[in-house]
Amino acid sequence: MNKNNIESTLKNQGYKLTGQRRFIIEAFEECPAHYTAQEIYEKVKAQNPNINFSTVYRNLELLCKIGVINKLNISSGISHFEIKHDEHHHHVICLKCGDMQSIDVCPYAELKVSELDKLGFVPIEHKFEIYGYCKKCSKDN
Amino acid sequence: MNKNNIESTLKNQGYKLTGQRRFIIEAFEECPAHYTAQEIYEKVKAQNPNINFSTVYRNLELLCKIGVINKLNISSGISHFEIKHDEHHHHVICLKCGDMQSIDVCPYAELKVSELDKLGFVPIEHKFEIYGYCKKCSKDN
DNA sequence: CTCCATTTTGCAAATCATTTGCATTTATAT
DNA sequence: ATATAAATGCAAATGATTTGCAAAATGGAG
Repeated sequence: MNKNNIESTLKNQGYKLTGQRRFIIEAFEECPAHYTAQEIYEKVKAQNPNINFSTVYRNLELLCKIGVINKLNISSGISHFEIKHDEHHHHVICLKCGDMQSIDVCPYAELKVSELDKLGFVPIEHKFEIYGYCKKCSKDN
Repeated sequence: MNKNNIESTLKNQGYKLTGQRRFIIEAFEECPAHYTAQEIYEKVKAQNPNINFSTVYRNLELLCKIGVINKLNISSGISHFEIKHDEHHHHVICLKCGDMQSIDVCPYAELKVSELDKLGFVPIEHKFEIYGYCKKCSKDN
């Protein structure tokens, strides 16, 4: 997913390409990490001081809806957003500083799903998160 | 973890055993599922109509702190609480009705953690959640 | 059993993230 | 260039969770 992909996805689905949306998409491009809405807002505000918080929120939801970013609900209770990667991955999350990093391991692939069948549950997506202390924080203390 | 365990854990750590706490603990005992704070509040209120919401919240946090219940932050954004089981387990969560069920599968056990070592990450706990549609909701629609 | 220090509660009000209503502005198809 | 539907900014609403504080309750000491 790059800027052009995202912009054409937007247009193909009948959404307008506004300046605000461009900046939001760029904010993700710049560094493909995980941001809170607040962080995106600040990044965009640096470029476009008039942008409103609710515009950012609305567009983050929109970008999720059209499937170009993911919303991550981690234990802190604050939603994080990340650009959708081709490769599916999961996260390690620091309990002290809140830093999140991606890992390439996916346990789902190897999972025996017989238990889901038993429940009659139809899986759509899954989440695997490891909480602990990152290099920096485990050293500090 | 049963009522007596929990009550003595409380006392051992210097916390008082109040009527409100008793009712909250009983609410979990009754049926060892996953509740929102709101649900616990309603269950307790049926027994003790004067109890306040913030008392429930404070005590749910306390019970987490002393390690007898777990707080689950799922994608809906509403915290759920469950009594800590001896057996470690994970959840399937319905995207439609929000229903949560436990599954016995744990992918972590079989995980090659070499990737964590590489990051210098010290794992403390982990979460594995499968989102999809429960039996009832996948039938409805 | 009574008294006291300390913890806990109820209440109301504060927070914090997120969402919404609405008038105004903007993007784009024609 | 214009019309129209979609998007934005703003302020105010929401909903979950948290907090300050005075009053009430617990549990240990006497």
